[in-house]
Amino acid sequence: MRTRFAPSPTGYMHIGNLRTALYEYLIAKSNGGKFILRIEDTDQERYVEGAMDAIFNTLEMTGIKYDEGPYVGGDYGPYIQSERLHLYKKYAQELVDKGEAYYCFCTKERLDSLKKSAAELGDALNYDRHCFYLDKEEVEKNLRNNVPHVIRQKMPTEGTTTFHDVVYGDITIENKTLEDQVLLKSDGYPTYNFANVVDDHLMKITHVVRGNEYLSSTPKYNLLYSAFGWEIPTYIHLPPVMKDQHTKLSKRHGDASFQDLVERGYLPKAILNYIALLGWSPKDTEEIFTLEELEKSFNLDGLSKSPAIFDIEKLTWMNGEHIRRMDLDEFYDVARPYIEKGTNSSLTEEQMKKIAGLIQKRTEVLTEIPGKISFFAELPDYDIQIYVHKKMKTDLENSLTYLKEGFDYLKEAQDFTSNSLYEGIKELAAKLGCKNSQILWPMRTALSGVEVSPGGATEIAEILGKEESLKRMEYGISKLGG
RNA sequence: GGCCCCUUGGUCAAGAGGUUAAGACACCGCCCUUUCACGGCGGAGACACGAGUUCGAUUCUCGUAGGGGUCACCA
Repeated sequence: MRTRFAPSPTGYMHIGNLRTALYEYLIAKSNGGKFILRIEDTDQERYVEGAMDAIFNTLEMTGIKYDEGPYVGGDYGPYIQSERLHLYKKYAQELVDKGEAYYCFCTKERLDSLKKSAAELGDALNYDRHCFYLDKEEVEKNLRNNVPHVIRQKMPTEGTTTFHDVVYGDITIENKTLEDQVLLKSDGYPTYNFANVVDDHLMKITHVVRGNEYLSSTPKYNLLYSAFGWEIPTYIHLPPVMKDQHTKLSKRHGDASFQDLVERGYLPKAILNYIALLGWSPKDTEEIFTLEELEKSFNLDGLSKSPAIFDIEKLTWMNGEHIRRMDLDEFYDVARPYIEKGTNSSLTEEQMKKIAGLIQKRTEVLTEIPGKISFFAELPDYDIQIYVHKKMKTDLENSLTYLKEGFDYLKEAQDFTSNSLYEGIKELAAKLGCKNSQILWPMRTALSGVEVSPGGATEIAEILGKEESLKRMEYGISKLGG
């Protein structure tokens, strides 16, 4: 089994594209097959500098490895279409010789006017097949004079064409709705319609996987395969990934690309996991998968045929899920830049690692880290009203009292670790006859200066260290008028 | 507009004639708890509509409606 991902380098890699690549990869890999990358750069006008690198980088970051493709090579190269021009020319000529295609010298003006009148008449077809009726001498004369021309495929005018698609089943269309499509453009480049057939055949692609926008042109490709006498591949068309009920997710509408999501704090593996589930569902109810696990579980009949809306909230949850499943070192590796950013790189390695431990279960997207932990580096200016907490049974008055008690305790504490401090404070509360929270809440507040913090009073104290903790406690006491 | 395709809670989705119509996100409540998270338990919430086939349709058929795609020298 051989599948291919055939993007055109016209911009950045968007989510729908990436999902197609993923499925193509998974379909091949779950069957022990090969996954091929082919660049479809046959539109010179839409070519975007750097777009090819975006494709390579994205595949690299996600771990989707191709067995054959640009740079890595393979037995069926080159894998960039602009380097295969001679092939398309040769095969187009073959079709002309067989009478399956013909030269067309029509000008753009003539084509435009045909299109206009067809639109007015409500005709399905635009082209009137004018050049098909040119006699041989005239064609040759035009060719000799270098009159610009294209090569068109001659479509049958009656009958129907049926093809089978793995997800959509049998689809039949009437041949008379098919236009004599252009195979070779006047600039010598093939159209997608032609190049994909030639290349898929030459590269021995067994399963053609692509978006379902190609569903309606697939009969044309089959006609091409038959004209050549080539074997028709298995088709697997995929429903689109939507932004909402009405519009597809696309870079054009400013929707997030893979790269954008990574910059927003999403892990490549979580993105991959999430999009795998947009249009495919596993046999059981497990939803968290690594790429390797997907390779094992993937199966064709889990593919669905209706569009799926991209839900950033679920991706966010899933990202958190992947974060929680990392071991601390792995998490620290990805979180460290964000911790440094939030603390201006003012903390020690040891402190940062402890912070990582505190925030791992509280992080869904990496970019939320800096804001959550900046108080470790610098005590923010805070309103003393946050000492008042109904559920903790604290008010301004008892906060001051217990803060002083807490301060005295911390000052004498020998073992400045969270557990030890926590035990000590519990004893203190028992001795004072108050609730644990009546000491801990004011302490947490004084130590952090924020209403909500990752970690409680003693965890923060441990990271801050004795000196800084006492300083902050003192400041809190003075703020409360003590 | 012609042709093709799609339609289960707000979202992702399982189910393919007889089910209390799974599960997940989000939402709500409770529990756990040194705040917040995490975790645990529970709740609310769906078969687009109309015919037909059938003892019985979410499931099959046909219509209707809604949505999408496609009709390029773009892919």
